Amino acid sequence: MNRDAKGTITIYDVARAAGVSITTVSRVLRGESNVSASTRAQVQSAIEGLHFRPSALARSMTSKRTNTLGIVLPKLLNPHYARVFTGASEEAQRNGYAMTLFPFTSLIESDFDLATLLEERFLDGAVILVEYLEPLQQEKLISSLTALKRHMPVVLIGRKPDLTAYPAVYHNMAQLMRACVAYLTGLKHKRIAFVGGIEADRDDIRRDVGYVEGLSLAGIDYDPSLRLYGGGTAQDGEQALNRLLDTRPPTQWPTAVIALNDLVAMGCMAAAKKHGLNVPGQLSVMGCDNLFFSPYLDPPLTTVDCRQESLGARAVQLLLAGETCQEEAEWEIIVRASCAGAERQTSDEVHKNAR
Amino acid sequence: MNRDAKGTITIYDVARAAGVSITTVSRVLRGESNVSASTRAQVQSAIEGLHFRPSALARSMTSKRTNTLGIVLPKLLNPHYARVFTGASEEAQRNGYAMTLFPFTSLIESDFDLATLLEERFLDGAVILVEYLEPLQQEKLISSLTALKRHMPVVLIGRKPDLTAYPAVYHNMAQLMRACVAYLTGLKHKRIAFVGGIEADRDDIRRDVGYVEGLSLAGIDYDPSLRLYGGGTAQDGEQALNRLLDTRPPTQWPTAVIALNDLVAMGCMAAAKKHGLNVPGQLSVMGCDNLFFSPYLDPPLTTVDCRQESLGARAVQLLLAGETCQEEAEWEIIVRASCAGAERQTSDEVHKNAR
DNA sequence: CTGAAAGCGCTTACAG
DNA sequence: CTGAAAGCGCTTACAG
Repeated sequence: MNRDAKGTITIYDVARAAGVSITTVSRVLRGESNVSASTRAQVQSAIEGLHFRPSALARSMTSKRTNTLGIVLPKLLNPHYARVFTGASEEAQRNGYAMTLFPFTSLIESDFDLATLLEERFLDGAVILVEYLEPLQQEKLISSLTALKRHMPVVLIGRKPDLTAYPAVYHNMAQLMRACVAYLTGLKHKRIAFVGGIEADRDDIRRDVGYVEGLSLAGIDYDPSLRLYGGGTAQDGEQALNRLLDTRPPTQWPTAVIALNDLVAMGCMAAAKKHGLNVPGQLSVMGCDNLFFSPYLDPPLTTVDCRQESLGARAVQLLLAGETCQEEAEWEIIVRASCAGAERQTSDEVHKNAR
Repeated sequence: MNRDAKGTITIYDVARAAGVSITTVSRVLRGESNVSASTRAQVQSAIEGLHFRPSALARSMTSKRTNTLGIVLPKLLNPHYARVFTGASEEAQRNGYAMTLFPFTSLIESDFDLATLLEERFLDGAVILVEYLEPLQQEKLISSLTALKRHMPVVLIGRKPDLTAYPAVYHNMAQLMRACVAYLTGLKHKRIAFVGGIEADRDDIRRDVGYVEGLSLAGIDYDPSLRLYGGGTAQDGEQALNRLLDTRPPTQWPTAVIALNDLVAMGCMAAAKKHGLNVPGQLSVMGCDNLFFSPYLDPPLTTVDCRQESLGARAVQLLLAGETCQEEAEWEIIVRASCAGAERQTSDEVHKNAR
C-alpha cells in the first residue's frame, strides 16, 4: 500500500526491507532497548541501505513538540542584538532546541502580524524583544501577543514590559542611567548631555528618569537642551551632537556625553573630532552595550556591558521552565579611556551651569 | 469523536460549531472561492469564536512543504555574517519563507552533524556558508552535505566550493585581492603586507594567489615575511601587525597593509598607533567587508564592500528556483581616508625592496 | 521481544 | 457549492 511513488522513503519501506513491522522500526529509531540484537541489526542496515531519515514533521505531529523556538529581534545588524541572539540560541541548542529568527522590521512591514507569523511556523515557544512602537502599532502588538499566548509560551525581553502578564527579563534602565551619571559626576562633570532615543519611548523615558535623578543626586539641575533625542545609529549620534555643537558657543558645550548605545557613542566621537574637541581631554564620551568595536575606538570607549548573552540565555531558560516571573538582568560599567576628569571646565562655566 | 480533550482545538471543532464538514472549513481556511457567502461567514465566526489556528504541522504533513529555509552561518557576532543573514532572510520572507539560523560553531561542537541537525528540522532547503575546516572536519562536512542533499536542495555560499556538484554564490577572492594590491601599487606602495587568514585555508590561498599576482603585475617581488597569517578578529590583526613592527627595524616596515577583513583592519590601525605610525601618512590600511563601523574609524577605512545582502539574497533565489549554477558575486572598492600615497618611502628603501 | 490498529490535524482527489 | 473517505509518516497504547 505504501509505495514510495513520490520518492520519499518511509518507515514502511524500512519495515518491508527488514521484514519487520513499522512498530519495531519505530522502536529502533527511538533507541528503545526492548528489541533483540539481531532484529535491531537488520533494521539498522535497512535504514542505512535506504538512506532513510524519519520525518520530523510526522514525528512532531504525534508528539506535539517541534523542538524549535522562535525569537523576534529588531535588527541583527546591530551587534547588540547579535549578542542576544547568540546567547539565546546557544541556550536553546544546549536543551535540544533549534531557534528560528524573525527580524522585527520585516514584521512591521508585513502588516506586523506577529501571531500569524509565529504560529504558522512550528514553534514550541517564543522570545520576543520589541523596541519602541507608535501607539497604533503598540496596540496591534498587544493583541498579537494575546493571540500568540493562547498557543505557546512567550517571554518578553530587553525592556521592562508594560504588560505584567508576561514573563520577562530586562535591564533596569533608570538604575543603569543613574550609575552612568554618577560615574561622570564623580569625575566632576556638570554639563552632561544624553544623546539618542525617541522622546515618546517608554524605555528611553525610563532612562530619562535615571538621567534626571542622577543629575539631581549630584546637585545638578536638569537642562533639557542637553537631552538630544534621535535614533540609535552612529549617524544619528553624529548628527545630534553636531547640531548641538554647531548651535552653542564653545563655552556652553557639554563636558561629557552619555550615548544611548555604542553606535551613537561612536558617532558622537566623530562629531567631537569634527569640532576639534579632544576625547576625553575636552569631552568625555560614555557608551552602552560594550560591542566588539568599542575597545578599538580612539580612545577606547568607556561603556556599559549589558551581558546580552546572559539576557538571551535567561529568557530561553524562563521559556523552557515555564516560569512566569519578570526579572532584572545584570550590567556592568566598563571603564576604558574615553572619559576623564572635567578639567576643561572653568569655575566661571561651572557657576553658570549651576545658575 | 474528536473531542478537544487535550485543549487543542481542531478543524473538527470548527466544523461542528459551524455545522459544516471539515472539507468546507479547510476550503475557507485556504481562501478557496467555491464556498457560498453565508457558509463562509458561519465558518469565519466559528473560527474567531474558538480562536482557531490551523496546525502548520498537519498542513505541512500533506503539502510536503514547510515554507521554512535553513541557513548555516559561522559567527553572527561578525556583522559580515549578519549582513548575509539579513539579505537571505529578507529574500526568503519576500517569498513566504521563514529562515532558521544554525550557528556553525555550535555545529562543530555538537559533533558537526550537519545532516541530522538540518533534517531533523522542517526545512524546504538550506543555504550553507562554511569557513575553513581542518581536513578531518572537511571530510565530515562533505559526507554530511551528501546526505543532506538527498533530502533537500542545498546552496553553498561565500567561497568557491571545492565541490562542483552544488549550486553556489561566491566572491572571486583572487580577483578581489589583485584589485586591492593594484589600488595600493597605484598609490606607489611597494612594501605591502597582507594580514589575517589561516595558511592552510583554501579560500585564503586563493587570496594569496591574487596577492602575489597583484604584486607581480606591479613588478614587485613577493616577500613571504610580509604575509602575516592569523585569525579574523580585531585582536588577531592587532597582534599580527604588532609582532611584525616589533621585530623589524622601522626602515623595513611596510607602507601599506591589506587586512583580511574590517575587523582585522581595525586591529591593524590600533597596532600602527601603538607604534606611533600615522595612518595613512605613514601606513596605509585597507580592509574588506565594509562593515558599519568602518566609516567611523579614525581615519575612515578604505575597504571592499562585498554586497553581503545581495550574496545572501541571491543564494536564496538559487535555492528557490532550483538552479544548479555556481556564480560569482559582486564587490566594490570603497575609497575613504585610510590609504594614501607612499611618500614615506625613501628611494633607498624602494631599492632594497626591489632587490 | 514483536505487531495490528488507532490517532495526530490537516489536504486532496472524487462524488454528488 | 458541499461532503465522505483516504492519506501524509510517524508514535502510542494495547495485546500477545
